[in-house]
Amino acid sequence: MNLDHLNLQQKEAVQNTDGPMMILAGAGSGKTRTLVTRITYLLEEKHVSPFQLLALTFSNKAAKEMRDRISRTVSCDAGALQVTTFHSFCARSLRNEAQYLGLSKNFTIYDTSEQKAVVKKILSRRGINIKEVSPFEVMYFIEDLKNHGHYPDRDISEKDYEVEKDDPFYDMYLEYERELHKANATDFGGLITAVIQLYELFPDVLKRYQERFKYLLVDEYQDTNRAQFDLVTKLAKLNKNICVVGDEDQSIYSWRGADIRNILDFESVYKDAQILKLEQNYRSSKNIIDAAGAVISRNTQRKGKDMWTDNPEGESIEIVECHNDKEEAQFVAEGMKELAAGGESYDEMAVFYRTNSQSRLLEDALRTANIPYRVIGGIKFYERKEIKDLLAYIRVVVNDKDSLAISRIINVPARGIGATTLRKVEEEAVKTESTLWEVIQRIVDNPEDFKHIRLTARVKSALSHFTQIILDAKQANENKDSQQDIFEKLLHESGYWEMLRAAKDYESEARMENLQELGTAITQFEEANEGTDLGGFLETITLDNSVVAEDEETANQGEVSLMTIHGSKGLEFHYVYLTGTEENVFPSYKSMEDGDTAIEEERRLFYVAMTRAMKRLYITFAQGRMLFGQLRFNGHSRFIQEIPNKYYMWRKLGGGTQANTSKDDWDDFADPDFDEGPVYSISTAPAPKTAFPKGSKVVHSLYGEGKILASEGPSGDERVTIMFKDGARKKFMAKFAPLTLI
DNA sequence: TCGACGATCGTTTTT
DNA sequence: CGATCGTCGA
Repeated sequence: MNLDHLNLQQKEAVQNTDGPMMILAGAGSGKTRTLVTRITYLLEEKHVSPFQLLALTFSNKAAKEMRDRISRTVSCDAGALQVTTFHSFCARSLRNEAQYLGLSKNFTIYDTSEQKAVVKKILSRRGINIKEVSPFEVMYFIEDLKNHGHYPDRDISEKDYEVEKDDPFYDMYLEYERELHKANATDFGGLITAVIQLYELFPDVLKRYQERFKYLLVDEYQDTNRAQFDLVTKLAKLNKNICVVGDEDQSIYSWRGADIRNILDFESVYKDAQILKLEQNYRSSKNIIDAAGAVISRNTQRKGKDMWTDNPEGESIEIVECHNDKEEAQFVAEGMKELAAGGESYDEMAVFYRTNSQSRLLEDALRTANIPYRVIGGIKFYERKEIKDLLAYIRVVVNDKDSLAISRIINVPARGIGATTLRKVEEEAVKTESTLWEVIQRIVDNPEDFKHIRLTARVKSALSHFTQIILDAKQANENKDSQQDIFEKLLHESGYWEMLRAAKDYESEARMENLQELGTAITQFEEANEGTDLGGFLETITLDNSVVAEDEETANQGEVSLMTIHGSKGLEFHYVYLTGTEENVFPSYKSMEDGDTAIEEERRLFYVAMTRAMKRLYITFAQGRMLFGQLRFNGHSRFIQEIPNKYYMWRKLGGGTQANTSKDDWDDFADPDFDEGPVYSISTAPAPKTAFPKGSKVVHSLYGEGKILASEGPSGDERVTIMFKDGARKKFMAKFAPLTLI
């Protein structure tokens, strides 16, 4: 097999197929090329069966890219090859092994908003006002447990995390898990932990998987959480052929559970691991690589790589100081116009920002300048109300235990089953330990048994109508009718379509279009996946929203791309504008409150942004910016400071004149070589952590003794949430409240 | 049951 | 500033 297209390290990464290996692949180092070649090598040179290979990634985007490139490279049949995300691998395993964990294989996967609904229900059941405890706090608590691989009753004596089982939230977690189980449902995190549970409780099942997958590969390793690490470690235990690929400098999802220890500790877990570094960059100019390298070298939480390149030195980075945010947007638009006039294509240009809300002004400026653009990210198709409603209908058809879905659509469109009726039915369900669906059916079949809950004839007939809609669709689904037909049937028989049509307003029309698009997506899915049913469609749509998202292939025809830096990971552009590089914006004010670890993550984000640029990089900031309805003067980002000034040109805009094209102004207050760290520190003081840390006990002169549940905001100005002995939860501004630590 | 009004509070987002 | 959420009144 010809490996001439690879450099030395890449070849090693391909040929050392056995035993544990970690590849630290820097930005633009030909990572995917290497991985694909490695897989090809395993199949064609080592004659490993595609059936024995498992490649896991974090995102669908990466899985898809790898799959596409493998199918173009590998000559033998790669059909049995599993290149997939952690979540869909787990979902598939769980459907196959559902009986072990008391699920049935048509289980539903709850997304964030459904999780929130469950949490809200639990809170209200306990009489806790959501102003005292935000559902998100509880969700975060639950998520955190799952990110660490926790499940109820797990033996954690040998695990590297701790669980406070007397935390009031833990009890809510248990209730949450019971609630999901009753609904034959799980959530994203639960997919992973359920498989861990499966492996831990049923060693023979684990053994089956271990024996099957002789070679494991994990891409986007820096984004994996502890649970995923646990999962892979278990799978790899028998054959030890595990190859992980990642870049600790591009780890930007730690706030979502990604654990950098997975990289930093790999060697201590796998003592004989080979560590390879891919340090040659094929993407960017030397100037950009060196500048980015200087910035990231300030991080302490890293293995350390020295990226280098054979590419030409290229142009200086341009740092552009704008008067305000509007001028910044205008500068971007004008610059792009000029580039285009010079023959450059718009799809080689991108604008990055830290937060989605910053796209507004940029969009305005581009629109005014008649520059075609597309915004990546933003509002998701599948989060739209009408889509969620119809999906809820489908969910009930697939899994009638999904009471959450029933209560969502039982009165949408309004059919006279109001809140009171729903409450009565729910109470009845709790009393008889049944699901909502069972109770509703019983009411419809034997109304005389339900005299005690006093339903009017009208309500009863409405319930009967509702069950008929669902039963018809269930029947059709069992008959293997086409999914498209079932969808159409639900859409019309439920009265949903008619409701929108009757409304005759602009918004309803848009909703109707979206529903048609959903119909198209179902048809497409059906054509692409023979032999699946509606359940298959539901799973795909929850685990991979890109099914219906704009068809990205066709979309990018000479348009400028706008996205958050998070959204830019894995992409590259000739011309990059990195905007809003101001303190409090980037790094975000939130990260500035959270201390060094958070700042290091922001720095990685800055590094990711820089290394997307191939030819030219503009870094812009505004002296003044409208933020939260107020004009703020934040000063430029500390990260600008961290770029040695030989790599950039400083430009100050103002009154339309380009007053200064040299870096002289800058030199007045910046150290020329930045050898000794930042010269002036804009940072908040080295974060003396809050005087009221989570978990500490306090006395309030009015309410008595309590425990700190949360503390947010900078020290001296923090707001604390306290749970008092009598069970009350209250929030205070710490500096005003009569609090004493004990 | 819906809509009007006011209070609140502001990252990043993938699965 | 502006989106979102909850409350309250008709």
